[in-house]
Amino acid sequence: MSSTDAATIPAPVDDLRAWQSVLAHVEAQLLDGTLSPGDHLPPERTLASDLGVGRSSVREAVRVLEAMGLIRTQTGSGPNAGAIIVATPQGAMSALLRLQVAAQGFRVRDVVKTRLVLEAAVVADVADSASPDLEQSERLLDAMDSPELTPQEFLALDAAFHVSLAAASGNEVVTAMMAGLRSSIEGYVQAGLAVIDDWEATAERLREEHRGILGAIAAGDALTARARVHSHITGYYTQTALVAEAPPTPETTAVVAAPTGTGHIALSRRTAEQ
Amino acid sequence: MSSTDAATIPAPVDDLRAWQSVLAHVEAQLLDGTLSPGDHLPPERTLASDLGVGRSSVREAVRVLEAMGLIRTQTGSGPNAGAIIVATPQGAMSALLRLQVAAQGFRVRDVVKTRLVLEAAVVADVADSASPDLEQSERLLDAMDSPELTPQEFLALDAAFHVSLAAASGNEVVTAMMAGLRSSIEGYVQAGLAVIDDWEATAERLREEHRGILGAIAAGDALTARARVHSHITGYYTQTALVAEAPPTPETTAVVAAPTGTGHIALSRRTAEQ
DNA sequence: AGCGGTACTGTGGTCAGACCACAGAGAGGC
DNA sequence: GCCTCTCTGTGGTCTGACCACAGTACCGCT
Repeated sequence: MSSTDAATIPAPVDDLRAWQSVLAHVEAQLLDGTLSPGDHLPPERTLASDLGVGRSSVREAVRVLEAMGLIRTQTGSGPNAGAIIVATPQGAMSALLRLQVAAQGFRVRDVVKTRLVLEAAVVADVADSASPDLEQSERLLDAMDSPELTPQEFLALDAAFHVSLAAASGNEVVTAMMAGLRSSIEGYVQAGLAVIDDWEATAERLREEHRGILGAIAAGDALTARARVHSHITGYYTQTALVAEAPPTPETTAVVAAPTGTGHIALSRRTAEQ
Repeated sequence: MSSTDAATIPAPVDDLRAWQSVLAHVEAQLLDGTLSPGDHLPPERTLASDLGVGRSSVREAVRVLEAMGLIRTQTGSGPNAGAIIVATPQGAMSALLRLQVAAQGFRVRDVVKTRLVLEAAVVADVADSASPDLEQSERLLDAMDSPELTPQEFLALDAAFHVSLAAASGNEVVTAMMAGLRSSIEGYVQAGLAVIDDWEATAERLREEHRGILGAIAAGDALTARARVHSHITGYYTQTALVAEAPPTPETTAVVAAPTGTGHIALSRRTAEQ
């Protein structure tokens, strides 16, 4: 009509935004096997010229891929530089859930309920398995016996313990979800510390409950393991009355965005060696 | 030494990348309530100058937020333009799981097992609830009775039905995860069609199973609902032998990246009206 | 005075070019 | 032969520019 020049049609070949076309391109290559874990993405400049978009658009797509835990970027030169397909979902899942909780897309209550469902299934699954690998979980429990730990350190090990159970089940989807669910309510868990009168008693109770859970798993008693996990999780949240509460003090969380996810994995390993 | 100029230290105030600092800034504002759903993010240029970064870095962070389902961007002017906090997790969860499956970060077997766990818990939860809202689920089943449907349409309604059960539980976390899990294996489900001899018979069996699940829920029989869901889901995957199989034909999926997530929600609504 | 259209303005979307930091690779000197 | 030094390719960032778009405000006409 009057707005456009009406002479040159810019040929809208697809209704995708430029960066989305890059994302679709990469996803298609992942699906047909052109790209596999360990492979390098083409250099940004090459990708840009190949797809006929600007480098900034490529970078936006790369950024999304990085945030989704699909690639790892590294500056410099050599085999380790560039964007490499890694597919480490944990950090991405954590970031997604954490941001959604922050933006009130998810309620803490629902997060806890979901965690309950997943973890109960996990321990039952592990208990039923023939030869579960509980070494990591046991090491974490041993580490938690130290009386030197601050409540924050204790809770970090606690979180790692629960994730290690999921890892023992061998289900990476559940493991990633568990890690994400836990980290998304990290701030609320920490805030719950404030309302605990006798921390040492609480910690001791948690230690015993953990041992009880692991014991039931090792004994192959899935039902008991389920029940103990259920009461363990609901116990803490009932005690601290977190569910359906106001947000925690903002300063305690949101320190790092950490979308690559390697941080969380490294944390789990590191805490295990304490 | 020899590499750097060793005279000017560029003052590494934080080890975050520029776009990560933007992300952290937004997340902090989400947590302390400065930003809430419905609010507008500051304009990109303003955000850039306020945080002392380039606009491209702001855009990368915005892109991640959009991919995570936190914001919706709109060109133009007026109250609907700009970046608005929306917190719609479903599309983001779907994209994340789908990409991870594509990049072999998640095994299809684990996705199915996770779906099994979540959905069994969901139906038990809904069955135990006092007055479940199953209207949407029933409408979907009615729609699936139509003999006109192509297998693809049938499966789309099927997926919507399962998600609607999660929605009936009121747990948005599980709902988003269910939607994501399903969409991540969409290609494999479609590929399973190829090995089904008598599709009409299969469809009829699925219809009966769906009615059976919904009936058990309506009757408040959580245990039966659980068992029926379990056999329903394992049935299809056993029949099509999808689990632990090779990737599906690449062309059937990966059409759109669709990180905003509104597409999936719209799809659910749209299919319900068929 | 009322109405319609037009120009303006602010927003995201995209591109191009430039520069830096970085890390490996290879050439050069000892 | 070993060490050092430059060279090259990569991601990271910034700047500036332009476009498309959708309200908003203004202006002219009736």
